[in-house]
Amino acid sequence: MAVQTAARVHPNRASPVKTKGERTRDAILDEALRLVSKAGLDGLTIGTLAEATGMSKSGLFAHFGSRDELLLAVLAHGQAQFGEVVFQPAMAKPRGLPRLRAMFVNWLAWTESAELPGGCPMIGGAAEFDDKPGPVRDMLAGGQRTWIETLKRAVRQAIEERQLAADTDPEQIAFEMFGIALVVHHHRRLLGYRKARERALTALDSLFQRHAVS
Amino acid sequence: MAVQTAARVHPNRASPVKTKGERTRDAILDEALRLVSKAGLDGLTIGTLAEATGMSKSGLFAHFGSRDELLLAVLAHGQAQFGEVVFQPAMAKPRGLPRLRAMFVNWLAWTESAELPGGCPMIGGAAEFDDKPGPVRDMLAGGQRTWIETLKRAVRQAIEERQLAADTDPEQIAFEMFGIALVVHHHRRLLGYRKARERALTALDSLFQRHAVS
DNA sequence: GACAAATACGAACGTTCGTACTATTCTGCG
DNA sequence: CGCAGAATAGTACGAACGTTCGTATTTGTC
Repeated sequence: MAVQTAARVHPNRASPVKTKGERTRDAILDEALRLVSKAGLDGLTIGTLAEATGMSKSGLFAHFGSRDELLLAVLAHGQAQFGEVVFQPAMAKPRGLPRLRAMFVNWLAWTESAELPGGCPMIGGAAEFDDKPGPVRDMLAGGQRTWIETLKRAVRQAIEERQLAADTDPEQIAFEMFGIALVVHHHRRLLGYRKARERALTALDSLFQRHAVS
Repeated sequence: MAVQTAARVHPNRASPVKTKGERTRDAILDEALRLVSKAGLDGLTIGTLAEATGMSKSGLFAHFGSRDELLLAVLAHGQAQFGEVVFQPAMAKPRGLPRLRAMFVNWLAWTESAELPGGCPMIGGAAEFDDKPGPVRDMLAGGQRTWIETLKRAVRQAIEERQLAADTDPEQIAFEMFGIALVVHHHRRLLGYRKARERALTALDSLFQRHAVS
């Protein structure tokens, strides 16, 4: 019943050589991510995206099969970029606090990235879809749960490295870090609050210091 | 040019006796606030609101004159309720930390209120409109700035009462409190995180304790 | 260079959006 | 009660939405 619009010849082999369709699809998703950043997931429309990419509505549409599939593809694209920009560079840092801190700093930089003029699409999408059950919400929630687990793991390693006190609760740290990231996003975008980054680093350091080994 | 659709006979006198139109207008706004909570400001549509209130689209529309005016009215309604539910009860508490803490606790209760099944409309609206300049964004930003100033004032009073250290930065405290409130909203709504309230109070207490007088 | 498949286009669909007009019903005061 | 004005309903509109379909163009392979 469902038409395999963009079926590959070798669907199980991820080839580095991209076909024409895959290349335009990537270009569409890049542009879509930018639009979602500014207008939100709900604000992403086939027509505006087609205009932004210089394609026809139907030509663009054929790449995804439905608007829902488009949204899921955009989110997957965003999460992949998040991994490359935020997670992977942090993994190059030493285990423990340096890595945890890098995760946070990269996270802030990501939300302020020039390629995302409207801020993090996942944070924006979370506010839009938190009351709309379905695959989009599930993908958002899954991504953020994964990120929280990643933060918690880094906290545990900092405890192992004796950089944080043994009785530190990793989940509490991840919770509070998430809050700081959210308020940076909120204050900077809505209020144009310039001191957000500095205040966030202050909050982070005092959070770490409070759980430092005595 | 602009039609005074819902003009009062005595526009400068706020009478406790409400005319029929004012009563239905209030009822519309109550329902609208509920819908905005779930679907967001962008998701509030004249058609669905008319259906939810049992009115015709045109009959409802006449109360506001345009959709933008409707949105502004809904936000004003929400901010007024916020003042009644969050701010005013806190003012009954003693100056300083008790009042500041009450503000926070009431704030959390507000975002979880049964009358707002989709969470705080202002937090949701902030994410939607942070990249859309205009009167709606201005009203949102104004309301949140006012709230931040209120929090800062309460912190200053706590310093005066010698409950917080003299070198405490009120803006930093308000910033971090806002972050905790945001992450509660986020984790509870998107992730169904049940421990959010408990974790938030833990974070708040440790924030206060860190700035306690030594 | 031919030929099948992949890709893109243009036009049209049914629906819903916000809004404008006109007509009808209701409310409250003299 | 009666009547002016407020309040609500009805109808219609142009635009934009997601989607479908048939056709044209482009791509990659033999």
